Amino acid sequence: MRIGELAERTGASVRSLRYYEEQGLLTSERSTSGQRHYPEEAVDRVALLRRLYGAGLTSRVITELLPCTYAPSIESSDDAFERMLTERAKLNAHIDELRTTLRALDEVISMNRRWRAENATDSATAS
Amino acid sequence: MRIGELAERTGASVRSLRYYEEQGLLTSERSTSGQRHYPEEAVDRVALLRRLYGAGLTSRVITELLPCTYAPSIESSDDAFERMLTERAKLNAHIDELRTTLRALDEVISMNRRWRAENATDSATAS
DNA sequence: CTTGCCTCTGACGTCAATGTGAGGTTTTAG
DNA sequence: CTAAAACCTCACATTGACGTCAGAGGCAAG
Repeated sequence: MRIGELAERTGASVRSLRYYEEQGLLTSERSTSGQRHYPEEAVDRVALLRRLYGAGLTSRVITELLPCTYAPSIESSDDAFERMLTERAKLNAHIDELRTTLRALDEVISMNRRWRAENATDSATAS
Repeated sequence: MRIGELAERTGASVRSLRYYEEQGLLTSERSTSGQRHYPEEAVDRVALLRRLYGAGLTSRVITELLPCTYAPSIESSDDAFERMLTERAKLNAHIDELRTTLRALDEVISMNRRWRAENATDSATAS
């Protein structure tokens, strides 16, 4: 498929797809005229990329993690494997952080809820 | 306390603290000479701000959410309350997304682990 | 062949949070 | 009193993942 279709099917913009390729995260075959063509799997690939981006991973980090899923090699594997575990741990920690934030937000919300209850005897009564 | 101490105690840079103030997220008393002075609570305040920033909320959104915790008013409250619930929901959804990403990453990791197991008969054997 | 849509490369624009530096004042330590 | 350290206000620079525009070519349909 061509880039437009891939964009439509993944929800990524055409610009983004070219950017991913530029970052070495996505490959494409080129037609003689230079147009990019992608296989079906590219859809999943892009989905994974978007997930990782969404998780706050940067292009550079993803670049260091994912090459091995395409062309595993002993050399790349050792480093990448370590990085993966590191990134997994970081992501896990981040999720915990977010849960803490969620609790903090809940607290703010319930503070506000209490305040509203106290002052809601009649909204027109407010100065 | 002055801005330097607040920075040190919160882990935020002096620049960031001034930025938070500029965004209306943090207030300070000024000495006659114009220097900022903060009360103890500012530490918690900044901690909360950093949490929300860390959760991906933007200044604008935080601005819309938090004023009511300082100076609650009927008018601000209604809107802000809605936004809070919305943001809470978004954060929750984001956490779910991240958990999915974590699973995806786990999958990549275990793929890699299997690959390593297969090809680890002897690392020197590799071409 | 031409009209219309898709694609190409390349380069500059954007946005948000923060870094950084200039140029000047204030506070603190000796 | 004086020098260092901290602070002040601009204001421009940076980074990352894109948006967007320009100028040019590719490709199916009428």
